[in-house]
Amino acid sequence: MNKRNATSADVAILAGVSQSTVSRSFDSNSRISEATRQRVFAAAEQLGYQINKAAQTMIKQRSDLVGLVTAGLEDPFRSEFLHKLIAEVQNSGLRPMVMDVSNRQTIDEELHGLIQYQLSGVIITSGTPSESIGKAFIKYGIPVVLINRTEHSDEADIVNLDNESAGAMAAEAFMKSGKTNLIVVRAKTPSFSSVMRAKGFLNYLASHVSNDEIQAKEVLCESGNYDGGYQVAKEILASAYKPDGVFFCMDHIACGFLDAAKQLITTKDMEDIGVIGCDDIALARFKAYDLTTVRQPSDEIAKAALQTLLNRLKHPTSVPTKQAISAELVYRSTLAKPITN
Amino acid sequence: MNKRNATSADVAILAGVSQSTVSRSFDSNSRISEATRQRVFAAAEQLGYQINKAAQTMIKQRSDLVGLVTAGLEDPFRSEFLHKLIAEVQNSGLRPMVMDVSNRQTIDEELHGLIQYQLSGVIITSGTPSESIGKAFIKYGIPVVLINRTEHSDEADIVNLDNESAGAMAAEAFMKSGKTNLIVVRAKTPSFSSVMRAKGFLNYLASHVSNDEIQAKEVLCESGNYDGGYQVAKEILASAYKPDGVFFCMDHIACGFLDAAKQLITTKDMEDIGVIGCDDIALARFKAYDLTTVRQPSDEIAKAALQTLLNRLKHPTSVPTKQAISAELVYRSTLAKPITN
DNA sequence: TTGTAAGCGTTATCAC
DNA sequence: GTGATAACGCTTACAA
Repeated sequence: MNKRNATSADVAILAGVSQSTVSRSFDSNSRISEATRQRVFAAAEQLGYQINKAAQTMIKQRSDLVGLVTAGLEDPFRSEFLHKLIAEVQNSGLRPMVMDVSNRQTIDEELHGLIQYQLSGVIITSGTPSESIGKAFIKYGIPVVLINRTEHSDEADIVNLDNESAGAMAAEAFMKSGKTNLIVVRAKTPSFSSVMRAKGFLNYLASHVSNDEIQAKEVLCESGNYDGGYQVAKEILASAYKPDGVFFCMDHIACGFLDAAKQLITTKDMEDIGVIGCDDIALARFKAYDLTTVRQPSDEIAKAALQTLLNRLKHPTSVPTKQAISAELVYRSTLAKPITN
Repeated sequence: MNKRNATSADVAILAGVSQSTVSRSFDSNSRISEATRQRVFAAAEQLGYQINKAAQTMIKQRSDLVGLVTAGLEDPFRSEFLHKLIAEVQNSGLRPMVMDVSNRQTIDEELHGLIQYQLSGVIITSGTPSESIGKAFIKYGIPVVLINRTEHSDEADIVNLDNESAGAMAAEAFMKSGKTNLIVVRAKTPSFSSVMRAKGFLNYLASHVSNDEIQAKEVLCESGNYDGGYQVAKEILASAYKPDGVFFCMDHIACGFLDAAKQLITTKDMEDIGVIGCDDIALARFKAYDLTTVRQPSDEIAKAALQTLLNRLKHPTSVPTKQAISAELVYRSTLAKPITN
């Protein structure tokens, strides 16, 4: 193969210009005569020249690399969301560097590994364990965007789903459908998103509960996934408290519940129980579930996160922002849209 | 924040040694007195020093960055596989840089974007569009590992699932269960894996077919996903050819089929039809499907891919390798394990 | 508009 | 075992 990749110096010689002229030719902001630029491009093309990002990073003090810190990719929402983030990073002309911190043992080591690459920024998504993981980056002057996390950082930008409203939307939908015995299910291990969703759900209902208009209670399942929902179904359906509306803080849990319910009770009985999920993962749209859910607009959130990061790169010293993206109720067959006039 | 991150020169001053000694202290191969090394480490710790990878890359001519080129992350197998690859890359002390080339428009641009980062290697997974995408990297002296792709490259290492055997396993399982009217389903748009699986399936059956012992035919569905399976169910179940065994080249398609079947025919009738998927995605283990499938050992494949890459980095000029990883039949409820003696 | 030259922070090659 | 010193390939004043 090649002995050595072409450098700007090689291009300069071939084009008959100085090395710095080559460099300028690839910088759209530099004013350079169109003639020489074309000559440089031709030479570059001929040699297969590509800018060496390592050298560029050294001098510019930024790599255009964005760290995407995540965990628990077996969770379909997180996985789907990561893909959206990756796409957005690419669209912004940056490069994604994924770091999965599921393995708590090696977090520190991995973290420093990331810092060494002179990241332009880091996006930390929900599910990532340590609360203070962002601090480490900020300490090294790397901008941080937190997504759906509990921290009240005054140094990092924050993008959240409006989780409380999401929960309230589910509650409102049940009320509109005339449901009276409600349950909200979340995983035993608290996560920021789930806790806030459950809180929003119960808060919305609080006044109706004190009226004795309806009943509402919270149920915790073992794990925040399909199996958790599958297991909790027995508890919910066998108990004396007969729910007619169940809100799951994650779609995935709802799907497990629905599958278990099919075996535990008749289709007829199931029809009377409204089910709402949250997130709107791909699975929720499957015919097997066709789950009514509170959609988390992950495209929007990913876009917002990147826009936030780009703004910060432009204005490094501006005041950190905090935004909440609205959820949206999507009616499917597990809770029919009530007829309105 | 910090004005500037600490450099090895800063550490050198604080530790009272030369800059090169600092550098050596962080290289486990350099022989250095334990005393000075500890002194350097202490100083480094105090200053929060981290090696600057950009500078290191310049001199070492390698970045420890591995490009993961993929496409179609909405396909659950690809998505799950990418996560495994990411984990393996991290385990190897390297950093993953994901490139999603789903958007055909920008492939070339993106590709060059990757090359600029002086990647240590690139892993190209199935589903990636252009056949010659690996060539570009090889041209720049970047080692390439191809996974489950059709190319017969003599410059890149190749790791494949033994797709033909996978298909044969499904066929064998149907034969053992006494099934006689078989179908293999794959997506209309040919992909290397699917075509080979279907081929392996039909080849295994060929002799039995010419005996008139059994019948076997291939059916194409519109798309290689859940919806494709959902749609093709009508065609399969309504036709005069009554299958008692259907092999789907991807689990995802099988799941769509199963959901549609529940609405089209009785549970009783469905019991007579054996269904086998391929890949063993997370969904296949869901109670709703509990799909018998030919497992693609994605952990093993990811491990093999990385081991291959590491070997190549050690021995850049060795002859390219080609390995096939074996599949494994996993019995679940859509085709019961036949009783053997 | 273009060329010259000074870094950016490492590692590698020599001496000592 | 340790310290000078020369690269690595780029961007960016400063000069012309």
